Amino acid sequence: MGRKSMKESRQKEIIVACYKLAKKEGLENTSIAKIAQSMNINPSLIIHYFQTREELIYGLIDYMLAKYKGIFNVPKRSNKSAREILLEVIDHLFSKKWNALFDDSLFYGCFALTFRDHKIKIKYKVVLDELRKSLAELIEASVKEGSIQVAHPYDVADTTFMILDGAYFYVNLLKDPKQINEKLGEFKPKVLALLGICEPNTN
Amino acid sequence: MGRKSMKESRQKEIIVACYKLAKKEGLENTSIAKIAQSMNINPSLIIHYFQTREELIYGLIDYMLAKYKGIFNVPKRSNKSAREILLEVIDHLFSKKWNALFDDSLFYGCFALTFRDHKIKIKYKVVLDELRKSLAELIEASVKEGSIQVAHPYDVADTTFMILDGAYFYVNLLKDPKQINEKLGEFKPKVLALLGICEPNTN
DNA sequence: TGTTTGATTGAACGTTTAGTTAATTTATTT
DNA sequence: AAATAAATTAACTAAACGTTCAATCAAACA
Repeated sequence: MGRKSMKESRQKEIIVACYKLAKKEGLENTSIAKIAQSMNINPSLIIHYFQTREELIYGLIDYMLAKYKGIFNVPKRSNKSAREILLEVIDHLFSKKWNALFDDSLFYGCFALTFRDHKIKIKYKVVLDELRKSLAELIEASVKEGSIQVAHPYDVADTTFMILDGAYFYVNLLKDPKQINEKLGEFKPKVLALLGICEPNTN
Repeated sequence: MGRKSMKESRQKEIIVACYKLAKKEGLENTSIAKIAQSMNINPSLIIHYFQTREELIYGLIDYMLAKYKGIFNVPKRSNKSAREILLEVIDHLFSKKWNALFDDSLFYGCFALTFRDHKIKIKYKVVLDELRKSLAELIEASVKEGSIQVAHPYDVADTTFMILDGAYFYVNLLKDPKQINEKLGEFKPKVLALLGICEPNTN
């Protein structure tokens, strides 16, 4: 008896509002009061669903990292070869397409928290490792298929993400989207070389 | 006439105190009042030397980035060959030795600000480019010396820092110093390979 | 010595912060 | 219709925030 709980859905709504605000104004300028204002609800309601601000931030990070994992998801058609899928994924990783979907500012803002919050550090570590593993599995599938030859798939996946993370780190400091794409384009061939592929079609 | 200005030296003292505090507590928890408290001075004095908190942060970033540039400075003896110096620098870059000197937490914390503050973005960009240029010049010197063969020194320097930045990004999520050194050790040979060097002495 | 100028302080400003508590509204069940 | 439990709000607190202002103190020079 009594009223039905809206906890999960309401928490999600609050996190989404928090995400939007933090993306625009920065994490340090995103207060409970401001989130409440943007939703036209009472600040106390946010405290009601997340007991503390800290808990809300954890929720925000989970939400953000889930989005981040999405950089790996490319529409897969079952009739495609493993190699085709692999190349599509790499193409996707080195494009700024998913930039609209995902916000780097928040990603780095929360990353800074990993140094003082062990829970957050683990969250990041888990996601980064998952991504490496996913890519490694994609490489393995291509190897089994016989379409590429790679001795240590996980190593290649690891190196790929090192280059990728390093490249995006730098590229975020460029203002011109054209420059960004150029720079990213420079590094894609280096990753393909790791896979023993010498440029497919550069267009 | 009148009293001598202590502006420069006092500003420096305040920035150093700010740096220490931000390193320990995080940038978002570093207030003017707390800095003043740590120095046993009045908060107003900090405002006196930096008109606003924003100005203080700019000072902090300049100071921090100057330290960051220090990762490149390895004691150079004039009797060493260009190749020897180059290898020492790379060794230094891939060691965590300079971690005591420099704090990553603050580096990433301030990096997050680049997304909303163009001045800060430029500060970072300039330093990253300077480091790439310095490494490129070191490579060029070795090429001229005839001790290594590299077609495009700047490209190699650029790629080196991509790998380095990507590696440190990941490595910061590891807790065990041993693991950190292992991981970094994995990537040093890859950079040396770019220089056409196949492991000098791994010990 | 008196004047000038910067160093430094202390008190107060209004605003914002995260969080508490108590009351009220709303939906659901018996 | 009464009971119940969760949703939501209103009012509030205490602390912290960056900043302002006026006053005082200390050094340098005329």
